[in-house]
Order: sequence, then C-alpha cells, then structure tokens
Amino acid sequence: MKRSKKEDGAAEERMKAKPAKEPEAPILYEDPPDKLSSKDGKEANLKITSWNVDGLRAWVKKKGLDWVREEAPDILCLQETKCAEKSLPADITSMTEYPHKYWATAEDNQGYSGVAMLCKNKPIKVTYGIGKEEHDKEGRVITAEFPNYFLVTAYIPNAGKGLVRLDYRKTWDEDFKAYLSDLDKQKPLILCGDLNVAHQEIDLKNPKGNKKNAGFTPEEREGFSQLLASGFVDSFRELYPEQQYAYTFWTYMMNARGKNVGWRLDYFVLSSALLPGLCDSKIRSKAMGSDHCPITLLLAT
Amino acid sequence: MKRSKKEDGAAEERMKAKPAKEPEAPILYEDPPDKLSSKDGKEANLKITSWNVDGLRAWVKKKGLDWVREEAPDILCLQETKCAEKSLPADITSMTEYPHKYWATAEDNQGYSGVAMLCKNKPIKVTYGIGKEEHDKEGRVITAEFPNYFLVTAYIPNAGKGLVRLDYRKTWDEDFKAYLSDLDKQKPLILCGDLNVAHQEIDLKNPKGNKKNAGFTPEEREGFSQLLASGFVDSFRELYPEQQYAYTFWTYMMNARGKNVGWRLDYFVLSSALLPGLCDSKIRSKAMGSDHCPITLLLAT
DNA sequence: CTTTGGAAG
DNA sequence: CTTCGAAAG
Repeated sequence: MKRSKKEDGAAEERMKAKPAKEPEAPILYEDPPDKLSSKDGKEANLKITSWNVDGLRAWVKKKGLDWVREEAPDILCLQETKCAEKSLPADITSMTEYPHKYWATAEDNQGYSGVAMLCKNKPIKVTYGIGKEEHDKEGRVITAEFPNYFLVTAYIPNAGKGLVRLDYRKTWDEDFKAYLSDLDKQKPLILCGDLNVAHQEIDLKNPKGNKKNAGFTPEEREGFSQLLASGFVDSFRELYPEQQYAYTFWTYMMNARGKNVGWRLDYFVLSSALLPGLCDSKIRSKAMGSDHCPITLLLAT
Repeated sequence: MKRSKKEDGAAEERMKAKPAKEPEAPILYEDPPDKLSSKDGKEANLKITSWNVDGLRAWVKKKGLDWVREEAPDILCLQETKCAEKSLPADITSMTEYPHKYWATAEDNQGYSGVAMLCKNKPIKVTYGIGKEEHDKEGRVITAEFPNYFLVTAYIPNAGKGLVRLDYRKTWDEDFKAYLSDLDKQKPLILCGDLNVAHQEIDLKNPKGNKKNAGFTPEEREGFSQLLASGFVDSFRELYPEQQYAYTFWTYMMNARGKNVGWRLDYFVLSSALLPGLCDSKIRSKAMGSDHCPITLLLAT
C-alpha cells in the first residue's frame, strides 16, 4: 500500500502556480460567404456535409444535430462514430430529414472508427468497404451510387503514435487509390471524409515539427499526391490555392483550437469530370462538438 | 465490418416506448435533529464524518467539499477515493481546515479502493493497513491514535459479483477482527467506514432477494456479528434499534436512491468503553455526490 | 484533452 | 448507472 502524510498541501499547491504566458492573438480562418454557382454559372443543386464527430454519442449530446439541421445538407457523412448500431442515440436514428441511413462499424472494437451516411434521397446502391478483406474490418468506408456520381465517405487509418501503423497505412493508400480509380472508370466520384493527411505545408500550422508525425509524413503526403495524380482534385485547394490557416482539425490538447494550431485533414476530393460543377468547398470552422469541424461541398451536378 | 441499412429508424423507435409504470411513493428516512449530549448528560466534543465518495475527483467536482465545510467535522474519513496521491485535486490538498491529511491507495490499480483521513488536530501516530502483507496492498485502512482513542477508517473488501471474492473476505474479516481486538486492548477505538455488509434484515430494503449477493451473505453478516461480539457496538443501531429504511448506500442503477431501495453499509462501530459518551450517530441521507451518503458521529470523549 | 468499452461496484 | 485507467486519437 502506498501511504503518505502531508501536513499542509496548500504551500505545495502555491508552488505550482505558473506565471501566465503572454498569449499571442491567433490568426483565424474566416470562411467566406458560400458561392452558390460554378465558374461557368451553373447553380449548385447538391449540398454535402462531412464531419468527423469523434464519438457520435458525445457529439449528439453536444448538439451536433442542431448544427446539421441548420446547415441542412442533402447528404450528411460522418466519421469516427465509435458506436455500435444498437447504441445509436434515438435523436439520430429517428431523424426524418434523412430517411436513408447507412452505418459501418468496426467488427472487433465497436467503440473504434465507424462511418455513416445519411441521405435525403435514396441511393441506387450502397456498398461497404473497398473490397479487400484486410481493409474492411474497421468500418471505414461507405460508397453510395447516385445517378450521376458515386459518393464515397472514408475514415482513413491513422498512422498512429510513433508511426506504428504507417506501413499498414501505405498499403491502405495503394489499395484505396485502386478502389477509387476503378469506380472513377464507371462514373465520376466524390470522396469525402477524414483522410488523415495534411497534404502540403500550407495545410497545417506546424509543418516543420510534424514531418515525422502521423498525418504529415512524406509517405502519407505522397500517398495523397498519387491519388490526386490519378485524376482527382482537392476541391478546397482548387478554389483557394493560397489560403493559409484553414484547418479542419485541432487536437484537444494544449488549447490548440483556441490558438488555431490545426491541420486540414478533411477533404472533398472530386473526379476531374466534376470540376466544372464545383461551386464551393466550405470549412465550417465555428461548428463545435468534435475535435474536427464539418466541411461542406456545394456542387452543380 | 458490420453494415446496415435502415430506411426509417423512427418507426422502430416508436415501438420501444414502454408504458410508464405507476411509481409508488418511496418510504424515506428522515434523520432526526442531532443529539448533542450523551444519555448521562455529557456534551459532544468530537464530531467525525465518514463518507464513501466513490471516486474522490468526481466527488470534488460534484461539490462534496462544500457539504463537508457545512458539516464541519473535526475529522473527515473518506473511502473509495480511487485516486493516486499525485492526482489529488488541489481543492482538497489545499484545504486549510484540515492541516493533517493522510492517504492510502492501492499499489497496483491506483483507480481502485483507497481511503483518506483529514484531521483538524494532529494525531499522536498514524499507521496504514492492518499489519498483514496479504491485506495491505489495496489502501483500505488508516489508523490514527489520539490521546483517548484510536480512530480506524476502513473500506472493507467487496465480496464481488457472483461472490468471487467471498473467501478472501472471510479471511479479511477474521484478520481485521484480530487487528481491532489488539488495538482495543490498548485503548478504546472508533471504527468507521464502508464495512460492505448490511448486518440484519432491517439494514436493507430487499433482504429476501439479497441473501446470495455481496453484502448480505450469511458469512458476511456473521463476520460482523462476530466483530460486535468481541466487544464493539453498532452506534446507529444502538440508538435506533427499530428504525427501518435507514440506508447509506443506493446503487446508481434503476433509480434506487429515488425509490430508497438501499443498504446500510457505512457504520460507526465503537468499543463498548466509549458507549457512555455516545451522543448521536447520524445518516446524512440528503447529501449528494456519491452512491453512498455520509454518516456523522457525535461523541463526548 | 476527450472519446470509447471494460472492470468494478 | 457511475467511477476509474487504458487505448486511441
């Protein structure tokens, strides 16, 4: 048994008080007004929101669904639901705005990973995973086929602390690219979700210090480059090539969000064929309820 | 990967709605006004409070210390602190009302068990455990010696679901009784804490259904009977021999506290020699912050 | 820092 | 039901 006597903890407590550090004013990102038409004047007729909710149940309690109702996308994609289907809150299972709901969860650890897609209109077909047994046990991908496009929502494997899962991630990136290329041959596609990579230095606050950390290794960045090279476009960067300080994730630690020390990890990636219809790619930095904020795509299909 | 399509969860949700059961008005226990003098007219000059806090950190957040300040005992004994000493909240380590603070915690799992004693006046001597290696690794006992008495606070091992630890408990009960008997030969003692047994049928709401459950097995009840037989008194029952519905613990499950479906598991047990000074033995049923309520002893020493 | 399931109660 | 430390992020 550990034992201890402490005659007066107050003195010790006073020692701990640190001098407050002068806080620098953080540079925030202000999402500009939504552009509702494409470059060539077509009007947006599809609105998709993607949000890594970091635990669906906690996110529902924090009123994430109120924000969704305000945003009112046609399709809502969620990542890191961390929730077995039987444990889904009634607030979301009973949501009448989205009669068509699809859930994928990890087989082993039901509190790990997991994605969802909620649709106003019924897709032609919905599939789960990427067709490779080794990748399809963690509930990371849902693909919905619509008349003019595929919508793929994904939660890409984190390379982990100490990059313990970087090798697996490289395999994933290869196989996922092959999966998307195959789809793209049939019909143009929209990929959205937490791709767990900041592509370029502009896509995170501290590029220098993170080259050996999950999400900004050369391997992960190259994986994303390769994906884009096979015929896809990072919609946000396409529209705002020089925009700094635009992030979608901030660690809960060290008040990172307050200081806007973030990463852009969430994306809408489009088949090149859809580019003419691109109206806007939004980062809803203000929406709270997770360590990620939601992103929204406005498209003319 | 688990997968699923649900076209409309609302219908299913409606099915789940159960008819509300008619709630019977629970019989509550009203703690009578404190008696501040003993039978033979001596005035109480010692006030001790004992509380199983079920996690010190959560209990502090729930304002347990505000209640303590109001109650203002001379000595505060806590059980199930579940907190390594380095993780103690400053709110309690810096509390100037109790300059003499003693902590015992489990060696292996620092989030398990653990007891504390906070004193206005410095004890002559403080010891930890009961002097038997096999019992002293879980931070369950602190003994403080004062001029006229020993004070022992204890968190007695739970016999566990399915009584998996009942055999160990029987050994504990034997050894603990021996420990207390030894002390009692030197000086009268006060034992307080969560003794994890409801002694008689009057000491819990559902005696019939709990004869095979931890806390009300014949073995545990007999263990307590044996302890009392060796020269000690259950102070509450001594003063209120017929009082029903007086409990100190209610499981968090099934709204047990709201229905007063409880157990009397927390006690002040006195050496017979202290009985003439007994003024009152209180159950503070209203105090919230744990699944146990605090109890308070008023004694003339 | 915050989420989750798991052990314990 | 609620606590906690663990793993994960």
